[in-house]
Amino acid sequence: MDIIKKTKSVKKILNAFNKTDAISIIELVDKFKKEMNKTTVYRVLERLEKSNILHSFIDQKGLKRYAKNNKNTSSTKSHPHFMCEDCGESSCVDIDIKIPSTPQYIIKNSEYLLTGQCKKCLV
Amino acid sequence: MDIIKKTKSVKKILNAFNKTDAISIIELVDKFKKEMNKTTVYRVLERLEKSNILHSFIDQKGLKRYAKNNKNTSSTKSHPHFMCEDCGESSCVDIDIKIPSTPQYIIKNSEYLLTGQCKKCLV
DNA sequence: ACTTATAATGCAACTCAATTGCATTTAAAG
DNA sequence: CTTTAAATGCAATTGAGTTGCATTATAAGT
Repeated sequence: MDIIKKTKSVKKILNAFNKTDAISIIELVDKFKKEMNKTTVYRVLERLEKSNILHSFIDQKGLKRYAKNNKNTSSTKSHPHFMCEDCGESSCVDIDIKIPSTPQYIIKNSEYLLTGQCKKCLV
Repeated sequence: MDIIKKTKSVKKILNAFNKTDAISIIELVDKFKKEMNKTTVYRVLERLEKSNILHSFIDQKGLKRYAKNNKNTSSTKSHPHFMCEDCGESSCVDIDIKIPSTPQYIIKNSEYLLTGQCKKCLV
């Protein structure tokens, strides 16, 4: 048995990540409000994260967002997330960040959030 | 007239930042629950941020935290925030972060969250 | 293909941080 | 003092996220 059942909900939600990079849960709940319960959206995303298919982070507004993991190892590595202040679209930034080292702390995880304007909104 | 009135609430809340670095709103609401309304806490913090005395960020749990600005200019600059997974205490990390530049985005703001263990919790 | 165990879903109720409206109080300018 | 705009308290509300439980659907084994 697989770690995750390929239900209709799973397929639909996974499919949404083909168009957009990082999506907030609320966007997904709204997008699929006629097709599935919001609890299902939350739980499918949880499972997809546990299965290492998606990763999540909290954006500057405190909303949880998910994005696909790349197949190569670098996906697990620390990379920044960008959100456009104008159109609201967010995405993973393909840069490896070297976690700063300090004598004061042992750093285990990091989350780097960037905001500004994306190309599309700079006309 | 000053940009902010020095009320009892303002003084008490500001005083809390002498002991701890970065404090979540809920901690402050709880700390002052017998002395002021939670709405007051929220609004005092808002004013202190607008007055450039405090700055805020959203931590990994999605909770809003505030910390004092330093008097020198570097305070406004981008610096990481650290939170200890064990004791929950969080603080500003005194490192200047050079914001990564990409051709894809114009980056205007950044927020870098680090988690791990602090010295006190590493016995 | 059929049965069965268990994973997944729907629904309603709930938690908890944060916000809002409005009446009342208080700080500080004149 | 007096005045007035800023600040506060209180109650109700919003909105994201969670939980319990009954029902349904997936996929493994026969």
